[in-house]
Amino acid sequence: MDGGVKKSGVTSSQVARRAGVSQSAVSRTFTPGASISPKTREKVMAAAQELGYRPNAIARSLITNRSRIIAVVMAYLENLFYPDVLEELGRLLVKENYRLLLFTGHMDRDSDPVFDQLMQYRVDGIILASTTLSSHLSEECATAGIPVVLFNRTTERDAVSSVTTRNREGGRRIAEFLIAGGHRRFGYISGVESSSTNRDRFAGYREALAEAGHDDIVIGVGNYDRAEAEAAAREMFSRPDRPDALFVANDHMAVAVMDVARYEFGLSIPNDLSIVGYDDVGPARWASYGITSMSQPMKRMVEATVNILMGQISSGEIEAEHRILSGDLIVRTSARLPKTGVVEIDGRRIYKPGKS
Amino acid sequence: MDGGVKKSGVTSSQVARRAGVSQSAVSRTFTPGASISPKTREKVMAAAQELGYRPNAIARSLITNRSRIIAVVMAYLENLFYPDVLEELGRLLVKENYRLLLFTGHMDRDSDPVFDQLMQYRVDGIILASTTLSSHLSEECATAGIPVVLFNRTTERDAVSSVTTRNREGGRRIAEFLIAGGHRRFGYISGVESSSTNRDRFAGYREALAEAGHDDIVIGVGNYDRAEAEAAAREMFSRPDRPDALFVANDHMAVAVMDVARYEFGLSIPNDLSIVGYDDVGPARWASYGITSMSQPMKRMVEATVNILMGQISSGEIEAEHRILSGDLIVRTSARLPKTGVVEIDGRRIYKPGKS
DNA sequence: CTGAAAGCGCTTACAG
DNA sequence: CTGAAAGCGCTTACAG
Repeated sequence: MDGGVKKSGVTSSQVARRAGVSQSAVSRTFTPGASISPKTREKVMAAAQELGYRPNAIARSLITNRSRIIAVVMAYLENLFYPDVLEELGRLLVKENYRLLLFTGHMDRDSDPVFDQLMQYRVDGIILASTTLSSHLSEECATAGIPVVLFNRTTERDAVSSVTTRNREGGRRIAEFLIAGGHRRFGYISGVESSSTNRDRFAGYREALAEAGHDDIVIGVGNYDRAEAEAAAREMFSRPDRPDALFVANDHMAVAVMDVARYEFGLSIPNDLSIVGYDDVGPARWASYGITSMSQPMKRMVEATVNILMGQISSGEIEAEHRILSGDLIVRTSARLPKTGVVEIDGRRIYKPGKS
Repeated sequence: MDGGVKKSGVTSSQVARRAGVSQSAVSRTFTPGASISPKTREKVMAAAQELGYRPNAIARSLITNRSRIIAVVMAYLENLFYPDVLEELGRLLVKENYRLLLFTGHMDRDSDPVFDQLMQYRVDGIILASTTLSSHLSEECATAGIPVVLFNRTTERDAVSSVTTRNREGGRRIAEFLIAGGHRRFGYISGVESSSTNRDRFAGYREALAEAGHDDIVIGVGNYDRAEAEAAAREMFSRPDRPDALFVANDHMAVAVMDVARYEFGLSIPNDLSIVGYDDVGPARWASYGITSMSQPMKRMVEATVNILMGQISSGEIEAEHRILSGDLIVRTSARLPKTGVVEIDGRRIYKPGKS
């Protein structure tokens, strides 16, 4: 099926011949830190320029056993949080002289074809965003000496490195905020129920509500998906005991839920219903939404991810590392305000209970 | 700086020894269509399984002169149109057994470092979305036998393949729609002024307006950027001759412009101002916006792109090909309706002048 | 600093 | 169908 002929490009031997030096000299010229005299280098560079030579990264990888490629697996890109992450990852990886091989879709089952491809390309590291690895696959990576970092997700056994934020505290903070705002009936629209982010956010929310004597939470399942969140919202808003305070597990869904509330049920936000989201992603900030949201410090999360990877690649030590960052509850207009605790810092309004 | 040791993985020779066959036999087992007896294959497969062998794609590339990697360059991902494209590209490329190497950022200048990397990895094809290549660089690709496809953009000289939609007709259609809607003062917020999409959309819009006797168009520059579009909108809405019909060059900006109109200027849409966008991307469909927009058939565009690439890779013929698709003017609530011409097809409302 | 040589892990004529 | 051998384009001891 591949009948075509790709011209095979200029090689180091051709450059060597042209420059009147050995092939090794050409190689050294393009290897930072290699021992080469200025004069030889100059001859080589001239010949390379004339011929349009570029070292073949594939051949280099074969020798060095380093591809300088990082695989990034993202389950989906509809949620703008992830494109933002991807762009930042690209920026940082390029700075470290690494390339980014992108896979979309999940990696849940064992012996996934996507996983096979990662291994075949001998990637130097793997970043998994919004998805996790089976314990079997992560073991295989460890055996192969390939560092893996989970982004915005963890596994129970802590066996694989991860970068997350304090989701449980975030859930608590949201509950405290809504309680302080004088709400009485609390609702939750969940993400993917088995995900660590969802479990932690909900656990914190429920705990703090329970401590304040609120044991009944109206729950809908959104699976981090717009359509499912909308369906869950419709059902929830049709109930006689419709909540007046609703925590939606991320902004991607919160935006959709807000539209359902306003345009399908005619609810006034935040008068009839307060909505709080998570991530502080683009649309949450748009004037039409103004969603009060727990932020995740995306740039610092990406930085930590690249950091862990680079550290493990250069040290060869693959020990699970867990970086846990903190966000803030960014206060906008989608939820009723408590009397105290909202402060302004650097032009952003933030909820810090105990302060006023 | 790379002190680490990556275990070098199981090789075909190791599998061969274990299976009691030659290394060639192992290779043939993993080469579809190669001549190998079922018995040998079975022995090899068993040994491979035990050892956890996976063919080294890097080594294979070196021989076959095919990396099975396609480079995708996307200038930015903030506009959800592009993440959508990326996800669809990933789906299609994986189906063709290709990998996707992602680069974000522009490729405008000659001898770009990003371009160097593409060449060093000997990618089999390049897709450029929302950015173009200098003529010098595209020549170099042609020389190297690497097919390039511009996605949603063209160059003047037609020298490099492209997939676009009829942007000029789209601009015309929008003008016709707004004229038929009885508007009197027309505005335009542009994309990147040098881009072919922007030029074509505006050219069609202006032509059709001129034909109807409307020669004055109030123009703002948005550069396909939210913040710039907002600034342009503010200036435009402050003018005494504020338009009552506004074409914003894509939905990504239209959403922002709409928020400025409603929340900063208290304009009622579409009563005070009609807004039409382009792309028919996610947020345009959200209830808070409901933007009337020229659609671009994203999936078919991606399909055409992959198609061109696969054709050129397998034939070895790199002749510029241009696929031009059509979209529809999807009618929602952000613009006043004409008396006739809006029809409903498959549950979507579309403007087809001449029909009712 | 430099060159000759070995070798990375494969594919692919070639001969049997 | 099978194996021995050459070779893809590099890096990297090794010896000078």
